[in-house]
Amino acid sequence: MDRIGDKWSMLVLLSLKGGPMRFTQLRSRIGGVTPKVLTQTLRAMEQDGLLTREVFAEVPPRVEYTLTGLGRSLHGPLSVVATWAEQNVAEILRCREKFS
Amino acid sequence: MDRIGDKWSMLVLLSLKGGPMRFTQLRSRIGGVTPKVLTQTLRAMEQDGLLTREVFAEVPPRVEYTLTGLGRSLHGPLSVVATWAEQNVAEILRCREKFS
DNA sequence: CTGTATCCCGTCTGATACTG
DNA sequence: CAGTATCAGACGGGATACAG
Repeated sequence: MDRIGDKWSMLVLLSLKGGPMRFTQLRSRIGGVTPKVLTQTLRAMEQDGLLTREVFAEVPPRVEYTLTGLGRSLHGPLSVVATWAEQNVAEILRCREKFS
Repeated sequence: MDRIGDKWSMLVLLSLKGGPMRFTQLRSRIGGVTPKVLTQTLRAMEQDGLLTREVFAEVPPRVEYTLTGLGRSLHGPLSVVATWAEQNVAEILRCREKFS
């Protein structure tokens, strides 16, 4: 939770589920994230072994981000939580209205 | 994740699994949390419908916190994530060492 | 006992501009 | 294209003291 509970890590994880992606591709897929923050997020996830960063020495430069086995293995557990959230978000919102 | 990904919510959830608890009881069980922050945490969880706060008009005052059905229903999904974390924490730590 | 009131600091996140 | 540099705001969390 400490590692993927931030604002963007989970969206990166979901975006990369379909296969490797490049920096800009990832950025537009997610939407609303600045390059600085996306870089921070990706580097942290790389350090945790959730994804790999591969640089191709080309012109123009190309960098691909790919989920590791560890990263892919997170999808199962997270989807369990996601399912719970989807099933209960309505009740939670209803509950919060009472306090407004 | 937005709601229970903070520093203390999950510990509250786990602590209350065994049944209702009072403020101070909860505080010493968790350990290291100041009254202000614990109050913030509990109020947020109450608003989300994860627990109820019941005040008893006694001397000395008594307040009990109890998990709702919604709160209890979170244990399953979270334990799935917890299991994943326990099984993979070693590999994650090993990975982080490479970058140090 | 169960909190509230203040003050404070570090971190997260973002806007904007710039670079190899 | 894929970032880095810089500045700044908002927020979570903590220390301490006080109150009903």
